[in-house]
Amino acid sequence: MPRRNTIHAAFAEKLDAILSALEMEGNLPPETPRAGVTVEPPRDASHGDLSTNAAMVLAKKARTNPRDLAAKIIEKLDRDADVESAEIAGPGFINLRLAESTWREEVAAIAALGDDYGRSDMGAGTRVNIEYVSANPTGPMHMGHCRGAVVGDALAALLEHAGHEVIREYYVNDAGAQVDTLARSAHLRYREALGEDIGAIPEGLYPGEYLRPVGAALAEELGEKYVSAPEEEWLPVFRSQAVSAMMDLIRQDLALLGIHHDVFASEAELQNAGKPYAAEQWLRARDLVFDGVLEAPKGKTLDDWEPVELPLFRSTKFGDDQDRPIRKSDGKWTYFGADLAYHMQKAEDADALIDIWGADHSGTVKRIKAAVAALSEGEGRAITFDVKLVQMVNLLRDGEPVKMSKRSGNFVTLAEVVEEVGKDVVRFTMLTRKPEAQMEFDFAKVIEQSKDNPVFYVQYANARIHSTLRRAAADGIAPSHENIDLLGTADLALVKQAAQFPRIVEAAAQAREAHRIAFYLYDLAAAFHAYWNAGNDDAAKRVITADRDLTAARLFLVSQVAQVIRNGLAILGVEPVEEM
RNA sequence: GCGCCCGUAGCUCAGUCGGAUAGAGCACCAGAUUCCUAAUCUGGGGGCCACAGGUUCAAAUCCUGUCGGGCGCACCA
Repeated sequence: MPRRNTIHAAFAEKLDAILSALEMEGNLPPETPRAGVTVEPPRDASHGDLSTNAAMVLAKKARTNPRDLAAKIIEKLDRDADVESAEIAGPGFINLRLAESTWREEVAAIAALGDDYGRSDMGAGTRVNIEYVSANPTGPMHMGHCRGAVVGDALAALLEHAGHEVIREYYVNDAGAQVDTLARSAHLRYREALGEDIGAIPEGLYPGEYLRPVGAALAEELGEKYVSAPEEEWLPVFRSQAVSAMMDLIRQDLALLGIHHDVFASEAELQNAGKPYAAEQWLRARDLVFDGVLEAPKGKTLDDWEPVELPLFRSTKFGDDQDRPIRKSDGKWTYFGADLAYHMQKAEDADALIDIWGADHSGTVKRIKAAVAALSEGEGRAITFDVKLVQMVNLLRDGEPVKMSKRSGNFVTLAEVVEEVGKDVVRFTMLTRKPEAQMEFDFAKVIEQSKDNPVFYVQYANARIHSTLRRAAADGIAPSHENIDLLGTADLALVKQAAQFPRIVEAAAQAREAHRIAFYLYDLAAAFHAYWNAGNDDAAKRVITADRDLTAARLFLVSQVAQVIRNGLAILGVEPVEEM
């Protein structure tokens, strides 16, 4: 697969070579550390195409002042054919303007790379396991799960584009008390399906209608065998059937969003395979698990609290506030005990782990990070581990909060929302805010067809380009790179925006923030709309002009802009629209 | 009481491993349509980057503290 360095990366290399040359010449001490030296586009475009802070960062080490050092660097940069001008600015920045030919070549590069433009080999050789969604298998997905699902899925795609090998994983919590509750709820629906009047669903069981078909299927398969049998006889059967049915529901819901996991890891299987026990032994051997008694929780009073000796993981050794029990007094594994083993299992097959969690789990981040740190230390192998907390989404309809009550089973399901506004709108909207900030999701606003709505703004840019291509094709004009030299300053300004894409992908992957792609696409769309609009005042600035050669070159240019939009949307999992 | 996240224009939010005069949209004001999609665009006003210290060539960004909002603090999941 073709990979190409960004223009910025290419210049970072050139600068590096220049600094080495300066060391050879004695203008810099040998092997001067270059941490902190950056080559970036300046915020203010009037400062040029690229800017470096090298002179300011290194001046002290060179025993000179930034401006003198900058002059020496500029002297060498000026010899580069790709550099049109290099000048000192402000406290010692070096601002570069690149030759127009460099930007013309970039348009051709986008065309040559096509769907691969923006891909990078940055993460080559790194296997990343990203666990997201992991909703409990007790019902269909609701909007509370949606943001984490989209954020995780987009991050997975982003990391792939940046060259990582990615495992998309879902942890199925099929071993706790709530799947027993699910089984009991299913049993009730099973009796109902066999004609029994079950009345109101008792408190503590799941009241949702979605369990009716599960009960009906169980009735059909099992007959009346378990109607009055003791619970211990039917519970395992109903549990496994109900969980399986719920996971089918969840997979359907995820498919509506275009999400498909590689691995569904079962907590029950993990426990049956003895993984938590093995983890406990491993930790005990390192004195990281001991039998101890926890203090009573502070800040709130618990009537039924009493001290008990439990096997505790020394998470305080790795920054947690208190040690955490891995087993309960009844001998069963705590959620954490199993989760700890689960992370060890994931780490067997990956260099880096990422968990996407809801913000309501923020309290458990430290202990699981402690567990992975212990594993990393014990194995003498660096395991990168990130927990991304996704904040709540407040649903609004015309500005009014949508009421939800989980207890009554009256929640807004993901399927309903996707049906109402569409997959692409849901996905893009979820990525128009950084995940750790709360967001509002207003049904009216997200489908609004105006520039307030980033989804449409970006889609519209792409549709406009395709509309233009169609129209030109009808006149017998096709995009062509033949006359790319005809592209002028205004055309190349658009190229510069499009050429940021590979760099944005790398930076977003490094920061593990997929939302940057969404914001970038908005900026690119804005640049395109502005470019387009210039044609309203001046016919010579239109894409389709009287000059067929120029038209072909501009069609080539805008079709590459469309290519970049398409590539960016692909990371977000949004389908590009060619006609609106 | 403790932990985590957040605090940037009237509103909703960006802000690149610390960089130049802090940006965008909405709203507000003034304009643009013989037009390739006006589902749009151009220009303008609007800021103590919550507050107070600190770190350094340079702080919205890093550190400490205070205030405000959210989430969480069981052997639950």
